[in-house]
Amino acid sequence: MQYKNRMVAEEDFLRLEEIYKLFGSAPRLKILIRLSKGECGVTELCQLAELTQSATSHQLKDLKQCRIVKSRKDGINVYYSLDDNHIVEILESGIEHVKGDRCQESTSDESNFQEKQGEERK
Amino acid sequence: MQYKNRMVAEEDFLRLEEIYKLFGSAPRLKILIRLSKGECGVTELCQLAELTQSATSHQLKDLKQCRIVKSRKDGINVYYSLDDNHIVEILESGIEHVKGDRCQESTSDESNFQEKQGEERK
DNA sequence: ATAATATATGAACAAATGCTCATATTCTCA
DNA sequence: TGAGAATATGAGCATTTGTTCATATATTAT
Repeated sequence: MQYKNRMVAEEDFLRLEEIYKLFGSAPRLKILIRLSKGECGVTELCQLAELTQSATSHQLKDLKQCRIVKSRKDGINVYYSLDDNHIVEILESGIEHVKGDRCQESTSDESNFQEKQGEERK
Repeated sequence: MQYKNRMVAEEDFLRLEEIYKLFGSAPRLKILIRLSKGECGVTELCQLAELTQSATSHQLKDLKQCRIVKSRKDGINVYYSLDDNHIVEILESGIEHVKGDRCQESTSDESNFQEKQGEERK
C-alpha cells in the first residue's frame, strides 16, 4: 500500500516501452521536438525530418496510433501536435538532461538542427 | 541568445536519440528500471529481463557502450548500475508520466515489476 | 595445473523496422 | 464534374536489430 507509487505496473511499463521505441529514431525525434513547440503541418514536418512525404506520413501514422501525436484537419491540410502533456514533459525532461550531460560545452554551438536543410541526400 | 534553451544542439540531439533507442525495448527497459533502484548482478538481470545469459550480456554491452550503464567487477561477478544521474532522471521522469496517463485504473494491478528504492526526487 | 563458475564475444540467422514506389483518398476550386 | 494539391496507404525490399549457438576469457578453488 505505501509502496504503490514505487512500482511500475505492467500496463505502464508497456506504455513506456512503446513511447521510448517511437522516440528513438532521428526523423521521429526531430518531428517530436518540433511538435513540442506547437502544432505543425505535414509539409513542414517532411522537410525538417528530411523524409519524403510518404515516409513522413507513415511515421506520423505510427505516432498517432500510439497516441503520441494527434492531428487536426483543416481543409486540405493536416496539422499534427503532441497528443497530451505527458508526452511533452517526457520529451522535455529528456532534452533537459542531455543538455546537462555535456558539461563544459561552448554556448555558441546551439545548432538548430531543424533548420539545417539543403544538406546531403543519401 | 534569448532562444538558447529552446533549441537542441546537434550533439544533444544525437545523444537523446541513442538513449531513447536503447530505452525502447522490453528487456532493456526492465534492466534499466531495475538498475534505477541500484546496482545489480548479471545473473539477476538475466532473470528479470527473461533473456539468456548471452543475450543479456550483449544488451549490457550495448548499454555500456552508450554510457547508459557502467559496470564494476567483484571477483568473478560483474555488477551493473546506471551510468549517471541524468539517465536515472530521464527514466524516472518517463515512469512518472506514464503513471499519470492511465487515470482511473484499479490500484490492485501493481505487478511484480519493481519497487523503487528511496532515491531523491527532483 | 585443472576444473568450475560467471561473463563476454563473434558469427549466423530470423524478425522487426523504415524506406520507396505506386496508388488511393480527400478536399478545394474552376 | 474534373483537375490539382495534400495526405494516406499497401506491398515490396533493404537495413537494422535481437537472438542463439559455440566458444573465449577471467576468476577462484582444489
